[in-house]
Amino acid sequence: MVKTAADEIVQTPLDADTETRILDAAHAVFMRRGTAGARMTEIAREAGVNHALVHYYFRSKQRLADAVFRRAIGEFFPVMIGVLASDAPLEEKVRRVAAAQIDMLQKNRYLPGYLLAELNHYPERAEQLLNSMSGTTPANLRARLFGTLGTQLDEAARNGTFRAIRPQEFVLNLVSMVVYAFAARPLVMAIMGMDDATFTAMMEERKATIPAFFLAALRP
Amino acid sequence: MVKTAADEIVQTPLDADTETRILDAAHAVFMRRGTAGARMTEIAREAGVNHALVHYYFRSKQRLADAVFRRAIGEFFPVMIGVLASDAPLEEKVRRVAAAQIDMLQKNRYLPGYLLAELNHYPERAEQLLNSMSGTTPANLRARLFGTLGTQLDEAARNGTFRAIRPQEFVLNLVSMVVYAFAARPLVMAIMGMDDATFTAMMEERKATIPAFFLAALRP
DNA sequence: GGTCAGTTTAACAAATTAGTCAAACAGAAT
DNA sequence: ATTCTGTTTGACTAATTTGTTAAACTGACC
Repeated sequence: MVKTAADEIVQTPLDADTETRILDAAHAVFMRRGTAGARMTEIAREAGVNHALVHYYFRSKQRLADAVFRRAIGEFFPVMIGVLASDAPLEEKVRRVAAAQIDMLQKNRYLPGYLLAELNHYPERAEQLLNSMSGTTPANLRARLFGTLGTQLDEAARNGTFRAIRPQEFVLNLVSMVVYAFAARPLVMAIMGMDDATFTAMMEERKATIPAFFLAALRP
Repeated sequence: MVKTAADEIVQTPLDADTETRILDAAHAVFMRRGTAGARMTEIAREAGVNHALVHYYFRSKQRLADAVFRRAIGEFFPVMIGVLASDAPLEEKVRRVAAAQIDMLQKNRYLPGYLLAELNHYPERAEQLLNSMSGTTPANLRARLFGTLGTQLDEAARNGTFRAIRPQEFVLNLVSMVVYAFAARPLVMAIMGMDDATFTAMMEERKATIPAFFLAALRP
């Protein structure tokens, strides 16, 4: 009943709270198909309930889509922000962001594709995202993301331990290298002739090779 | 007539070939909304024609979507492949890929988001993509992408002019840094507090900073 | 002027899909 | 046992959306 197709993964147990089961099913369906491509009936089927029940709990597709979007944000950003805002030394930040983010994305393969697609199709959500993120203001968030990091980078540049780089570029380059392969996963797999296992293995390797590459670029 | 909404850009002149006008309109709409979110009527409106005419020329939404997808592939890959497969020295390849790709993406801001979303929602298209790309076989394409480049990298590593790196990682890291910012454009703009002009300026800068960063990482 | 092929349109049909609602149901409290 | 509340369902509606078709139009050619 929860299992909807031969290759579908069984998700939330049937005895779990119905609302949770529906949200989990919605999460899975929205991730794979995107908001526009998702069908309320498919979500109901995947949750093992009548589709009227989905409306009973979430009223409209829009509300359900919002709930899923918020959840997706909550999975993607907090860890990374926490690491970057911490007092850990720069090398450790790089290694920890790469490892934590890759671990998370190995378990949520559709997350980057889903988030990027949603943001491209409904760019106004980018603002909503900023506000709903860790409950602070956008300005505050920027401070957390780039403040400490910027200070560390300034100091390192003065000491001559790191080549100068703006914190924005630092974060953008690092996130690019970590996230892009997952966002473009079907493309990367096809071009390199990989199967799922090979891709997973490559990304495990990249937990080490990305930080090595990245830190090498910042040698003075 | 072609202009459909206040903030819409006028596209193809009304006296252009009707089929071309429809394909251009479809291109624009599919890019912004994705295949699932696009409406045949919106395409017709944007092309300034009756929506039956869209079916007259392209039969079904699926066929039109395929035509647009093929066109998008044709815009995205050929230049990059050409540069990477060429005999230019490594440093020049890096600089030329970055510059050419960023130039192209500045003019097609929705392209990466569209392609990544389509590939995530319909992963089977990745195969189609490989085959329809430059008319060669996947194996042949891999050879063009990684063959010459691999030889150059091997030699450079032996000479001690470059740190050793596999051609696959070389390409993946480079493409990540170039493309990701465009794919995540609404997110990047929101987090960094940028407007369109600032984003464009940053990407112009990155034509130089990405190659610098990238080549610095490969110093021995 | 007439006709002929290709183009364009208005009107229509068919299917899909979000959302509603009254009735059935289940379990707890009285 | 009865009632009551929150849950679940089947049947329905309304709107949207893809696709079709016959007729109208247009310009080239005779």
